[in-house]
Amino acid sequence: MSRWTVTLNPTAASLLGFLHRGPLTGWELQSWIERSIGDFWSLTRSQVYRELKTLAGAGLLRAGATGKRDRQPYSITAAGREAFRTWIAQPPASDILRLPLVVSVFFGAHIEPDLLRRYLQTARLEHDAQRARFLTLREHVQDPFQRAALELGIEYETLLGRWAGSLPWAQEAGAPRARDADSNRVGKPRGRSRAAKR
Amino acid sequence: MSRWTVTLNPTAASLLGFLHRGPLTGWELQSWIERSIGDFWSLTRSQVYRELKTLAGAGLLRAGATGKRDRQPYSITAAGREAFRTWIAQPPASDILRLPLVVSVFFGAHIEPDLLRRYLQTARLEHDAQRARFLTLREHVQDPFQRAALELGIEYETLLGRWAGSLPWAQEAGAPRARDADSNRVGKPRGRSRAAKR
DNA sequence: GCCTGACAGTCTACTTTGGACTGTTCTGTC
DNA sequence: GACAGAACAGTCCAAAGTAGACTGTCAGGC
Repeated sequence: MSRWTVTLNPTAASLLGFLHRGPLTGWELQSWIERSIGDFWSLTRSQVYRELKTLAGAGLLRAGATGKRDRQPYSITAAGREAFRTWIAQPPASDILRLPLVVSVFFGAHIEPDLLRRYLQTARLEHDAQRARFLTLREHVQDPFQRAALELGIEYETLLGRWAGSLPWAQEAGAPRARDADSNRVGKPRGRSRAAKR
Repeated sequence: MSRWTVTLNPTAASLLGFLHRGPLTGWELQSWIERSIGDFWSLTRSQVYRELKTLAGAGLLRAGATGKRDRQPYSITAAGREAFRTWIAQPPASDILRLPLVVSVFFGAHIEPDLLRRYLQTARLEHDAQRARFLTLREHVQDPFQRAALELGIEYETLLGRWAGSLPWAQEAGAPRARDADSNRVGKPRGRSRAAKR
């Protein structure tokens, strides 16, 4: 309750925001955020847990008693609320986007047509799926602000899905083709981080 | 020219891509990228220069003679081309988006209406401006792949601009108001990183 | 009773950001 | 032609963020 300065990073600040509605564990926070504004506010588990500890250390959160599987709920303190209000009043920082698929298209001349098509199709499916999820979610969101964010999510997914699916390189080549059996999976493609032998 | 493994990070890999069209300095790369796919592929100067050094050390780039203001051009080597081809063939990694403005809206209930309106209006102007820049750029882009990326940029800016501008909280309150004089600047608002006194 | 998968959190290496800092050259303007 | 800005070119570092491997716990199905 003294008067020192807390430097809130954006992730920490957004956690404070989510904790306004009641105590949550790191796990819950992470999955909550991922389903609501995860589209526009990516963060990782490690980051969440780290910030929770820092925030608790700074007195902006209070850690509750650990439950079943080391579940550790955190609740926001008065100081936390105030810190959040101060943070949210600042002008928003600039956007960060990293869409590797756009890089793939940009350098499309360097990719096997087959591969590019598959990546585009996968992206289309994923954006469509996410769009569907958002449409469902919309039924249950009352808060007009959250709804507005959700609307953007829906339109964003629509745009990206349409874009990926309607590019000429996304279209099936003239003749039908077999093979490709295994590699059409839709699961989140984590990849292209490493490797480049020579 | 031996056979060890190079691990390319996405930034480094995209630099290799850009260097296919000829030698460029870090500065040129940075500004080139910012103007072309910067919208979907954010990176910073420090990162660019660091990766250039690493790539040169790994033999994927060759540093040219330094020119006027320590200008140091880099050109891609055969090994670099091959590394790029290998990288670009991997399935694209997952997207990263961080749009602080969406967080502002999501937590809109916690912001002064006046502030929120100003932030939304500023965003609208910025997206419109970027859209205009892209429209101009489109005239000069021949490559169909780059054009496709650009089209997405245009539609993205259209979407975001429209969204920010048409939200109810973006509208002028009923009565006209003076004040607000200084704070309507359009320059990129870097902010809301630090501060939260108590 | 024990297997499997979802849950919960930890840890670490690496990547990326933001911005301060040092110089250099160019472009006026007087 | 001197000199003040502005744009150029690159360096550096701390802080923020990501990816994914790792440990362990509990619930339900067989």
